[in-house]
Amino acid sequence: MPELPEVETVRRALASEVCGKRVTSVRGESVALRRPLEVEALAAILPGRRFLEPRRRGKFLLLDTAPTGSLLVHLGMSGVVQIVPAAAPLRAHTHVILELDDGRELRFVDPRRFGMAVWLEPGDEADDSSLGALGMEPLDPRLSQTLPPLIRNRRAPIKSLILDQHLIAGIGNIYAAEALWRAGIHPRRAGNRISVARLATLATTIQEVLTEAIAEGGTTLRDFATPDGNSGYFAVSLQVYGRQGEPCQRCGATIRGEAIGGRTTAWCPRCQR
DNA sequence: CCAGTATCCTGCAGGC
DNA sequence: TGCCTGCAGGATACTG
Repeated sequence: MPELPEVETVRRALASEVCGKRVTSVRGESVALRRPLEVEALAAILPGRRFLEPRRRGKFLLLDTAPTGSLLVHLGMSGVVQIVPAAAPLRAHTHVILELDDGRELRFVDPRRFGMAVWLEPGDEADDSSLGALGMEPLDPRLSQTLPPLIRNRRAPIKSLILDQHLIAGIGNIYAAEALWRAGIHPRRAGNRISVARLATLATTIQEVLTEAIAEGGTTLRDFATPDGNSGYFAVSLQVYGRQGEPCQRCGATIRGEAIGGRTTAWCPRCQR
């Protein structure tokens, strides 16, 4: 479900809703998520801690607390963080519930269980296997300089390369397709067959599409919602993602769709080369 | 090291 | 209507 703009939308909502709140208790059921969810361990650590301003790294959320430590959250494909009154009905696949001192609860819901919620001690963050391997933040102003050399010596399709979180952290299937359409680059084009100038253009379109999507609160296709239950509105701005068979908004050609690297990909066969 | 594929899991849309 | 198949916003283990 969530890519950088959706995760950033969640981060901002949590910044205003749970910043300063204290955890009073933890309940749930340990299940096999991407990393095992250990409710008992969280119940031993979190009560009494206060949430600080949350951070985002790529598609990861870091819910920092005082005393120092962080709950590392990834939403996977179907993860949702809810902030709801304690009396709110329980959604299916709610795995862990943090009761807060304002009468509300922070709930982690994840039907497909590709997400995670694990505790990080202050020292754990630097050498965490996921966080440590992440590439640059795509909104970094130096992206147009740093991206080309990472791509120019690779033969894989550019679409697969910009989805690789070790190179750039935060782009997913929707925004990869959108950024490539804006840049006029064919998603199957090999990285080493794209000029530095065109890669700099791609860096710019990546930043534009992510920034616009954040401003719209992300993209809601099926079930993405902010912690207070709202939808994102960027779906109406999508130019190619999910538009296979429809006309390109730029040139009128029919948008194509095929799997690249196992992920469905849409592009315009006329204006993407 | 790199590129490509399989896999984890549930829900839901579409075809028959 | 019900059953079956395939696909879904992701990350990673594995294969050649």
